[in-house]
Amino acid sequence: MKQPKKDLTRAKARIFKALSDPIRLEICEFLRDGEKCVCEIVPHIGLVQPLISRHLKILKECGIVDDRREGNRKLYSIIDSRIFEVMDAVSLDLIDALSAQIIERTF
Amino acid sequence: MKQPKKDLTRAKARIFKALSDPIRLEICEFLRDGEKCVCEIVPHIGLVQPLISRHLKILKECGIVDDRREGNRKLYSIIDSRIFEVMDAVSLDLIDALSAQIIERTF
DNA sequence: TAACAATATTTAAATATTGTTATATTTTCA
DNA sequence: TGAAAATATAACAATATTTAAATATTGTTA
Repeated sequence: MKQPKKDLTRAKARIFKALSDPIRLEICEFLRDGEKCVCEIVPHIGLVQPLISRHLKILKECGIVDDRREGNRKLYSIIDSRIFEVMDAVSLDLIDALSAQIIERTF
Repeated sequence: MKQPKKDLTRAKARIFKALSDPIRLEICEFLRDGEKCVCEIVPHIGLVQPLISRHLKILKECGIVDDRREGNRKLYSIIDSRIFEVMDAVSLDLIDALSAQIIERTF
Protein backbone atom coordinates (compact mmCIF):
# COMPACT_ATOMS: atom_id res chain seq x y z
CA MET A 1 0.00 0.00 0.00
CA LYS A 2 1.08 3.52 -0.75
CA GLN A 3 0.47 4.80 2.73
CA PRO A 4 0.68 2.75 5.90
CA LYS A 5 -2.72 2.27 7.49
CA LYS A 6 -1.56 4.13 10.57
CA ASP A 7 -0.94 7.31 8.60
CA LEU A 8 -4.37 7.10 7.05
CA THR A 9 -5.97 6.77 10.44
CA ARG A 10 -4.04 9.79 11.62
CA ALA A 11 -5.08 11.76 8.57
CA LYS A 12 -8.67 10.81 9.21
CA ALA A 13 -8.38 11.86 12.84
CA ARG A 14 -6.93 15.19 11.74
CA ILE A 15 -9.93 15.91 9.56
CA PHE A 16 -12.35 15.01 12.32
CA LYS A 17 -10.40 17.23 14.66
CA ALA A 18 -10.80 20.16 12.30
CA LEU A 19 -14.53 19.53 12.37
CA SER A 20 -14.66 19.08 16.13
CA ASP A 21 -15.34 22.71 16.95
CA PRO A 22 -18.76 24.37 16.69
CA ILE A 23 -17.34 27.59 15.32
CA ARG A 24 -15.48 25.79 12.58
CA LEU A 25 -18.58 23.78 11.73
CA GLU A 26 -20.60 26.97 11.47
CA ILE A 27 -17.99 28.54 9.24
CA CYS A 28 -18.08 25.52 6.94
CA GLU A 29 -21.86 25.64 6.87
CA PHE A 30 -21.72 29.28 5.95
CA LEU A 31 -19.35 28.48 3.09
CA ARG A 32 -21.80 25.92 1.73
CA ASP A 33 -23.28 28.48 -0.57
CA GLY A 34 -19.97 29.65 -1.91
CA GLU A 35 -17.02 31.86 -1.27
CA LYS A 36 -17.26 34.36 1.55
CA CYS A 37 -14.90 37.04 2.77
CA VAL A 38 -13.80 37.31 6.36
CA CYS A 39 -15.81 40.50 6.67
CA GLU A 40 -18.94 38.46 5.98
CA ILE A 41 -17.97 35.50 8.13
CA VAL A 42 -17.21 37.57 11.23
CA PRO A 43 -20.63 39.17 11.63
CA HIS A 44 -22.38 35.99 10.61
CA ILE A 45 -20.71 34.00 13.37
CA GLY A 46 -20.77 36.92 15.75
CA LEU A 47 -17.32 36.57 17.27
CA VAL A 48 -14.22 38.71 17.18
CA GLN A 49 -12.23 38.79 13.97
CA PRO A 50 -8.93 37.39 15.25
CA LEU A 51 -10.69 34.33 16.57
CA ILE A 52 -12.39 33.72 13.25
CA SER A 53 -9.07 34.19 11.49
CA ARG A 54 -7.50 31.54 13.63
CA HIS A 55 -10.27 29.06 13.00
CA LEU A 56 -9.99 29.74 9.29
CA LYS A 57 -6.30 29.04 9.51
CA ILE A 58 -6.95 25.70 11.19
CA LEU A 59 -9.41 24.78 8.44
CA LYS A 60 -6.89 25.82 5.84
CA GLU A 61 -4.02 23.89 7.37
CA CYS A 62 -6.20 20.83 7.22
CA GLY A 63 -6.93 21.33 3.54
CA ILE A 64 -10.63 21.93 4.03
CA VAL A 65 -10.73 25.54 2.84
CA ASP A 66 -8.63 27.72 0.59
CA ASP A 67 -8.42 31.46 0.34
CA ARG A 68 -7.75 33.98 -2.35
CA ARG A 69 -7.22 37.67 -2.20
CA GLU A 70 -9.51 40.10 -3.90
CA GLY A 71 -8.27 43.57 -3.31
CA ASN A 72 -8.54 44.36 0.29
CA ARG A 73 -10.42 41.25 1.19
CA LYS A 74 -9.74 37.61 1.50
CA LEU A 75 -12.26 35.14 0.21
CA TYR A 76 -12.51 31.72 1.74
CA SER A 77 -14.09 28.71 0.12
CA ILE A 78 -14.51 24.98 0.58
CA ILE A 79 -11.96 23.05 -1.46
CA ASP A 80 -13.75 19.73 -1.81
CA SER A 81 -17.49 19.63 -1.31
CA ARG A 82 -17.27 16.03 -0.17
CA ILE A 83 -16.52 17.49 3.24
CA PHE A 84 -20.23 18.26 3.43
CA GLU A 85 -20.97 14.57 3.05
CA VAL A 86 -18.88 14.02 6.15
CA MET A 87 -20.70 16.77 8.00
CA ASP A 88 -24.09 15.57 6.84
CA ALA A 89 -23.34 12.00 7.82
CA VAL A 90 -23.82 13.17 11.38
CA SER A 91 -27.52 13.55 10.81
CA LEU A 92 -30.09 14.80 13.25
CA ASP A 93 -31.36 11.26 13.55
CA LEU A 94 -27.94 9.96 14.45
CA ILE A 95 -27.41 12.69 17.00
CA ASP A 96 -30.75 11.84 18.56
CA ALA A 97 -29.90 8.17 18.68
CA LEU A 98 -26.55 8.74 20.34
CA SER A 99 -27.89 11.34 22.76
CA ALA A 100 -30.69 9.00 23.72
CA GLN A 101 -28.07 6.47 24.71
CA ILE A 102 -26.32 8.92 26.96
CA ILE A 103 -29.51 10.13 28.63
CA GLU A 104 -30.76 6.61 29.14
CA ARG A 105 -27.58 5.76 30.97
CA THR A 106 -27.59 8.94 33.01
CA PHE A 107 -30.92 8.28 34.76
CA MET B 1 -37.63 23.67 16.21
CA LYS B 2 -37.19 21.23 19.04
CA GLN B 3 -33.53 22.02 19.57
CA PRO B 4 -31.86 25.32 18.82
CA LYS B 5 -29.49 25.07 15.91
CA LYS B 6 -26.60 25.99 18.16
CA ASP B 7 -27.09 22.91 20.30
CA LEU B 8 -27.17 20.71 17.25
CA THR B 9 -23.93 22.17 16.02
CA ARG B 10 -22.38 21.55 19.41
CA ALA B 11 -23.65 17.98 19.43
CA LYS B 12 -22.18 17.47 16.00
CA ALA B 13 -18.86 18.89 17.11
CA ARG B 14 -18.87 16.58 20.10
CA ILE B 15 -19.23 13.54 17.88
CA PHE B 16 -16.44 14.70 15.60
CA LYS B 17 -14.29 15.29 18.65
CA ALA B 18 -14.82 11.73 19.80
CA LEU B 19 -13.63 10.61 16.37
CA SER B 20 -10.69 12.99 16.32
CA ASP B 21 -8.20 10.61 17.88
CA PRO B 22 -6.40 7.83 15.99
CA ILE B 23 -6.68 5.40 18.89
CA ARG B 24 -10.42 5.90 19.17
CA LEU B 25 -10.80 5.52 15.42
CA GLU B 26 -8.88 2.26 15.53
CA ILE B 27 -11.02 1.01 18.39
CA CYS B 28 -14.17 1.80 16.41
CA GLU B 29 -12.74 0.05 13.36
CA PHE B 30 -11.98 -2.98 15.47
CA LEU B 31 -15.56 -3.02 16.72
CA ARG B 32 -16.84 -3.03 13.15
CA ASP B 33 -17.07 -6.77 13.16
CA GLY B 34 -18.90 -6.94 16.45
CA GLU B 35 -18.55 -6.88 20.18
CA LYS B 36 -15.06 -7.14 21.61
CA CYS B 37 -13.82 -7.34 25.17
CA VAL B 38 -11.17 -5.03 26.52
CA CYS B 39 -8.79 -7.95 26.69
CA GLU B 40 -9.04 -8.23 22.92
CA ILE B 41 -8.93 -4.53 22.23
CA VAL B 42 -5.80 -3.89 24.29
CA PRO B 43 -3.47 -6.26 22.41
CA HIS B 44 -5.03 -5.32 19.09
CA ILE B 45 -4.24 -1.67 19.58
CA GLY B 46 -0.99 -2.39 21.38
CA LEU B 47 -1.21 0.19 24.13
CA VAL B 48 -1.52 -0.05 27.89
CA GLN B 49 -4.87 -1.08 29.31
CA PRO B 50 -5.70 2.06 31.31
CA LEU B 51 -5.26 4.17 28.23
CA ILE B 52 -7.62 2.00 26.25
CA SER B 53 -10.12 2.13 29.09
CA ARG B 54 -10.02 5.88 29.04
CA HIS B 55 -10.62 6.09 25.33
CA LEU B 56 -13.48 3.62 25.64
CA LYS B 57 -14.99 5.82 28.29
CA ILE B 58 -14.80 8.84 26.01
CA LEU B 59 -16.51 6.89 23.24
CA LYS B 60 -19.16 5.74 25.68
CA GLU B 61 -19.81 9.20 27.08
CA CYS B 62 -20.42 10.33 23.55
CA GLY B 63 -22.95 7.57 22.94
CA ILE B 64 -20.89 5.85 20.28
CA VAL B 65 -20.28 2.60 22.11
CA ASP B 66 -21.97 0.70 24.86
CA ASP B 67 -20.67 -2.02 27.12
CA ARG B 68 -22.06 -5.03 28.88
CA ARG B 69 -20.56 -7.27 31.42
CA GLU B 70 -20.00 -10.94 30.78
CA GLY B 71 -18.51 -12.48 33.86
CA ASN B 72 -15.10 -11.12 34.34
CA ARG B 73 -14.99 -9.24 31.12
CA LYS B 74 -16.57 -6.23 29.61
CA LEU B 75 -17.74 -6.31 26.05
CA TYR B 76 -17.86 -3.15 24.03
CA SER B 77 -19.88 -2.62 20.91
CA ILE B 78 -20.97 0.09 18.52
CA ILE B 79 -24.41 1.38 19.35
CA ASP B 80 -25.45 2.75 15.98
CA SER B 81 -23.70 1.51 12.90
CA ARG B 82 -24.39 4.79 11.13
CA ILE B 83 -21.25 6.01 12.85
CA PHE B 84 -19.37 3.98 10.24
CA GLU B 85 -20.99 6.06 7.53
CA VAL B 86 -19.46 9.09 9.18
CA MET B 87 -16.09 7.42 9.37
CA ASP B 88 -16.27 6.16 5.84
CA ALA B 89 -17.30 9.53 4.51
CA VAL B 90 -13.69 10.52 5.06
CA SER B 91 -12.61 8.34 2.21
CA LEU B 92 -9.10 7.70 0.99
CA ASP B 93 -9.90 9.82 -2.03
CA LEU B 94 -11.00 12.73 0.10
CA ILE B 95 -7.93 12.46 2.31
CA ASP B 96 -5.76 12.50 -0.80
CA ALA B 97 -7.55 15.53 -2.17
CA LEU B 98 -7.20 17.50 1.03
CA SER B 99 -3.60 16.44 1.60
CA ALA B 100 -2.74 17.44 -1.93
CA GLN B 101 -3.99 20.92 -1.15
CA ILE B 102 -1.76 21.19 1.89
CA ILE B 103 1.32 19.89 0.10
CA GLU B 104 0.72 22.14 -2.88
CA ARG B 105 0.70 25.13 -0.60
CA THR B 106 3.73 23.97 1.36
CA PHE B 107 6.14 23.90 -1.59
C1' DT C 1 -12.52 -15.48 52.43
C1' DA C 2 -8.20 -15.12 49.82
C1' DA C 3 -5.99 -14.90 45.55
C1' DC C 4 -6.34 -13.85 40.93
C1' DA C 5 -7.88 -11.79 36.46
C1' DA C 6 -10.04 -8.12 34.05
C1' DT C 7 -11.18 -3.54 33.94
C1' DA C 8 -11.69 1.24 35.78
C1' DT C 9 -10.30 5.35 38.21
C1' DT C 10 -7.11 8.69 40.05
C1' DT C 11 -3.30 11.62 39.92
C1' DA C 12 0.20 14.29 38.01
C1' DA C 13 2.93 16.03 34.21
C1' DA C 14 3.17 17.48 29.51
C1' DT C 15 0.95 19.43 25.85
C1' DA C 16 -2.75 21.51 23.12
C1' DT C 17 -6.69 24.44 22.45
C1' DT C 18 -9.50 28.45 23.14
C1' DG C 19 -10.60 33.23 23.71
C1' DT C 20 -8.93 37.96 24.51
C1' DT C 21 -6.26 41.94 23.66
C1' DA C 22 -2.72 44.28 21.42
C1' DT C 23 -0.08 44.74 17.40
C1' DA C 24 1.42 43.80 12.64
C1' DT C 25 0.72 43.21 7.75
C1' DT C 26 -1.34 43.99 3.34
C1' DT C 27 -3.93 46.57 0.15
C1' DT C 28 -6.36 50.52 -1.48
C1' DC C 29 -6.97 55.17 -2.39
C1' DA C 30 -6.83 60.16 -1.52
C1' DT D 1 3.37 59.05 0.84
C1' DG D 2 0.13 58.27 4.50
C1' DA D 3 -4.27 57.17 6.38
C1' DA D 4 -7.89 53.84 6.48
C1' DA D 5 -9.82 49.17 5.87
C1' DA D 6 -9.39 44.25 6.04
C1' DT D 7 -7.06 40.50 7.72
C1' DA D 8 -3.33 38.02 10.25
C1' DT D 9 -0.23 37.15 14.01
C1' DA D 10 1.61 37.26 18.80
C1' DA D 11 1.31 36.97 23.60
C1' DC D 12 -1.12 35.68 27.36
C1' DA D 13 -4.40 33.38 30.66
C1' DA D 14 -7.74 29.84 31.23
C1' DT D 15 -9.11 25.43 30.23
C1' DA D 16 -9.00 20.85 28.22
C1' DT D 17 -6.74 16.71 26.56
C1' DT D 18 -3.38 13.13 26.57
C1' DT D 19 -0.43 9.84 28.59
C1' DA D 20 1.75 7.02 32.17
C1' DA D 21 2.00 5.12 36.64
C1' DA D 22 -0.16 3.77 40.67
C1' DT D 23 -4.13 2.21 42.77
C1' DA D 24 -8.95 0.72 43.12
C1' DT D 25 -12.91 -1.97 41.83
C1' DT D 26 -15.45 -5.95 40.27
C1' DG D 27 -16.15 -10.68 39.43
C1' DT D 28 -14.39 -15.56 39.59
C1' DT D 29 -12.78 -19.51 41.65
C1' DA D 30 -10.35 -22.34 44.86
